[in-house]
Amino acid sequence: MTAHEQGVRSDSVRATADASSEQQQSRETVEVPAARARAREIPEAAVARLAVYLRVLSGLADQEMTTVSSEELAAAAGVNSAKLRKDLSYIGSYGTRGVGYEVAVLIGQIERTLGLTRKHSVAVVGIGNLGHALANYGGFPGRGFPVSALFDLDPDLMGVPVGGIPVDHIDDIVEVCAEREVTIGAIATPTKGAQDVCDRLVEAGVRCILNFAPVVLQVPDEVEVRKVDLAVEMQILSFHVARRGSETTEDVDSGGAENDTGGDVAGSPAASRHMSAGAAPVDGMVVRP
Amino acid sequence: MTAHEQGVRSDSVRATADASSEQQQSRETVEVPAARARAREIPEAAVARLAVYLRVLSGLADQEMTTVSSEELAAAAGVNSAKLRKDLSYIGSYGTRGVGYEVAVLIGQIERTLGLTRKHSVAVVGIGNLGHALANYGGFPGRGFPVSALFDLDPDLMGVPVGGIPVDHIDDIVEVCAEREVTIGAIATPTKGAQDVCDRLVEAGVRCILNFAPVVLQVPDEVEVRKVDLAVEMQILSFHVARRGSETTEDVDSGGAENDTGGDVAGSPAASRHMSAGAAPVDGMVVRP
DNA sequence: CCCTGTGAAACACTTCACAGCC
DNA sequence: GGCTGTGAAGTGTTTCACAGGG
Repeated sequence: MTAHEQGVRSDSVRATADASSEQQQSRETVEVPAARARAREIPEAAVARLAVYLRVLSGLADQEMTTVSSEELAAAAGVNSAKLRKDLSYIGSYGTRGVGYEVAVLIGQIERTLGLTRKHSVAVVGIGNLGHALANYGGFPGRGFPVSALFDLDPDLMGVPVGGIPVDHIDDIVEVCAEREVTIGAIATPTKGAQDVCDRLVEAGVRCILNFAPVVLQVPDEVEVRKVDLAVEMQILSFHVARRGSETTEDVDSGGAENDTGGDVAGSPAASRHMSAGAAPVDGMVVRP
Repeated sequence: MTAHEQGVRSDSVRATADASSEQQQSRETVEVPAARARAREIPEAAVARLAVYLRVLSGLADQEMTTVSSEELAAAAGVNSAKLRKDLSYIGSYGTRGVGYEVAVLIGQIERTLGLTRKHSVAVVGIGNLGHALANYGGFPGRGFPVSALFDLDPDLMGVPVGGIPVDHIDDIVEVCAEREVTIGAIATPTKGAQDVCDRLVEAGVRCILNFAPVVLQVPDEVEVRKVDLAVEMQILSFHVARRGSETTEDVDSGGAENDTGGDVAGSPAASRHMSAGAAPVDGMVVRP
């Protein structure tokens, strides 16, 4: 799922929004030689699971377990064993037939594959509730991702240490990030400031962005963006609930007009306090016309 | 990859019976046209994107835009137009050839499909930094997902209003959730308490869970779990950085993997790949209760 | 023409099932 | 016998490209 896909034009700067420059290739099959050439590629889906296996393995290591079978590891990770073996096969053959895998070896190999042998300094932009949570996340469950810079707009926060690191002003993103060699930027600002922050991070040389703001960021091709969108997650859950209710064919029209829409007035007015850059809000979503 | 396979194994038995990879479809009516036959099935991947389209559409509506073409909407959502049209076709034909889609109509149809015409009360468990962020999300994404219950273990928090709602004790999850008709539970507790909290939510009748704790929850088949794991997201980013840096991996022999990661398929110029099967998963984060 | 809707082809990911080694 | 590693089959998703309505 999720979903990610940020297509974009690489115009150095944002926006343009449309610029629909789709180029259609015309007739004749175009052919994509690429297909097979993809030799040693690890499927994107497998990469995501490797990270999960790593965490499970760390837990096993803590329990002094030294070896584990694909069946056990798979159960703990919530996937089926064939898939797990296939995933592990992408990084090499480190198991022993008839026995299983050595926990320590597997941990080392997965870390190497994921590039965790290297340190990745993280910068968090937008120190609201979510930003605080990120900053305090501290080292992280698998060490390797120290948060080394925090940014916000609120003058009252400047210099204030959060999770041990003083907050800097957003205007200093470029220099501070360059100086501290930040490689990953986490955007936890409100929607409106996200693209601007993103542009600055890119300008500072950050090529990996974790975006919590509910907006599709426009970035150059060399920048990798992963989005974490709570509203989307909830809506997906909503879809499944709805579907479950009427498993019987014939959906259309789930029931008269059950609308309650109007209600909700209460919403939560108080909500937006002055947290300069609050957590990533999610908007969008309206209720029937 | 949604979290479908979380938890419980259920196969383990099977094998011979139908395993006969043979074509069992023989003519005869009924049976196994499964894949195809399943009428109104909307691909999981498409559901995740519909939520994104919905948000973009809301933004267009706010700008008083009344119609939009697949090209425009696709660009704004970061996907290619063919995919967008295909996605929309799963929910019906609401466009006008030669013109485009009417924003208001599309919004209504997507909301209906995602089951947003119904209200989903959310319960947040674990009121640490993340829990606060979730509670303050305000009415949440716009409206539609009101947070109606908060839980924690800390005695000092009992009764304290966060985002307008008083915190209750975790021991009261079952009764409070049942009473307030909670349909979605968000677990923002530390790892160790997550499974227990999950069990209580399930006991309370909650069938949709959004899990922020870095642990694989075990749940009955009828419960849908989506995981948001920050560590996993960061590790995926790390993988891409590593890969980018040295196109030449030295691991187990590398062949000439050739090619940059970016390039990607011909066809559309912009648009990066990415998207594993699941939607955007995300990760964990622990906050203390 | 412009733009949607969609079958069909291409590609990606998952599952099966079994050969091979301990 | 138990378990890994992997070709091959199966299933899901994306892209192509074009029919057809306005």
